Amino acid sequence: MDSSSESGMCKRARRLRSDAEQNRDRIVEAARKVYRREGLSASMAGIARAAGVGIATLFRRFPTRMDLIAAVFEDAMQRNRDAAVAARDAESAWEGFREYVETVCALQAANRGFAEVLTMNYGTAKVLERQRQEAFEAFTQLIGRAKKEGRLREDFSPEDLPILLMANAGVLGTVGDAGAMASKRLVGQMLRAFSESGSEPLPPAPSPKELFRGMVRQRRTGGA
Amino acid sequence: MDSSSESGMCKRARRLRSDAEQNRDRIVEAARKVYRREGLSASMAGIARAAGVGIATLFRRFPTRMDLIAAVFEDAMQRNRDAAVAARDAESAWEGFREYVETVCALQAANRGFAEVLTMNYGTAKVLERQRQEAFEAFTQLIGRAKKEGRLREDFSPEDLPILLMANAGVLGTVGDAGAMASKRLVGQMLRAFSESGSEPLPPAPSPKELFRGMVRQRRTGGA
DNA sequence: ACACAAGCGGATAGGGCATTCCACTTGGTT
DNA sequence: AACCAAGTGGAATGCCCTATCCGCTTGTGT
Repeated sequence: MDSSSESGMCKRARRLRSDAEQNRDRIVEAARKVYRREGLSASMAGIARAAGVGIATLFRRFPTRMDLIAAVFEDAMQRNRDAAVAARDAESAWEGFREYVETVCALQAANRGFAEVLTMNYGTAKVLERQRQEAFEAFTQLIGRAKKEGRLREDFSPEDLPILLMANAGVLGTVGDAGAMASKRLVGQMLRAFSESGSEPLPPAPSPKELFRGMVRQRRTGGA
Repeated sequence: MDSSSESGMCKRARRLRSDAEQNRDRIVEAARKVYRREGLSASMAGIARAAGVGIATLFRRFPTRMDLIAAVFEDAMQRNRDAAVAARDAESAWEGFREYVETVCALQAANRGFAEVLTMNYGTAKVLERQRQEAFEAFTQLIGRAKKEGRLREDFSPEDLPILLMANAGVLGTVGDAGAMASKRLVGQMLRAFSESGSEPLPPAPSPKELFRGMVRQRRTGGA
């Protein structure tokens, strides 16, 4: 309630009452599960239901949807940042690059919400934005190394990564079961395009049946 | 059944009353515009409003959303099919391949609804499904030619096209203004991966600012 | 000109969602 | 034990959507 200027940092002004703290955790946990499956457009009401708390409790703790998203994905974004930093310092720049790209895209495949968080610019969510920025900077340095190594094409641009992440999210969001397979295939193709030699191995393509069957169940468009 | 063989159009048992026909056209036109901008999840109510007809009129003419989508995109899908056939018969298979891929992806960029129609399997919409099938078959034949030419990699799979279309739709759906640019970049990278030589030229990458600014305005996730 | 089926659009039912409000409970401090 | 601010859940509000119903209007064949 009082937005008294506390400590500048975005910490919780007063410590929550123990039961409230517990509820908060339940909400975040429930949201984590729901977002993973349904993506970020999951309804607040549904999350409250899944958490077993009243809707008011959710809104009191997380006034905007972004507050909740930030709370849920802060640690995943941190892990992403750490992965980027580790890749930057990897022995072989190209191997670090390849593995980082594959890892991030696999994380997207495993978590629909995370896939969307990665391809979203939330000016409001300072934490997430900083983490993204840090990951991006580490990645940019990695690019320099990999080009010097002669394994990454000179015309690769840092922006190719977010583009790939958006593309990957698109594939994953469209195709259902075979999503991971289609995603791997896409990433394989892209890595080929990025590599100087172009000799990267390619994961197998999904069968037409898998692919097209997955395409059926679109989100809300499936009216009768 | 009815002896009225009338025009080539197979459907509509009885001819519509003239004013109804006009309304139908207005609806389809309005839907075309709305779908282009908003994608297939646009609301029926909104389309009726845009068309200046009552909701009931829309539902009477197009009982399900798919009926409307099919009516709107039938000709675009036909043009797509024709493009695929033309590519199949092109002098240079690789050039046909490249141009077809670029064309389809550019159409996606110009029309959000079409981007979604292309990456959707509507078992119910026979017309669209048949057109997709025909395009796909022509494309598959084209692949054979291009591989024989030695310009397309042997491990390219027909399923790589739908995957690319989904990926492209993902990029376009995420980024706003710079969508066309990011899309071109993606397609350029993919064509590189597809080509045996890997020497395809690459369109310029969008600037970080363009890219990230576009990422802001997500659909319904923009709460406060 | 007239009858009437075809067509029309507003009203309405029914549902989901975000968000606010409020009367009631409860943890923690004294 | 008693107090009360912090916390709670559910009801209420308001919006938008899909889908159907129904009394009125209009094109068209005779």
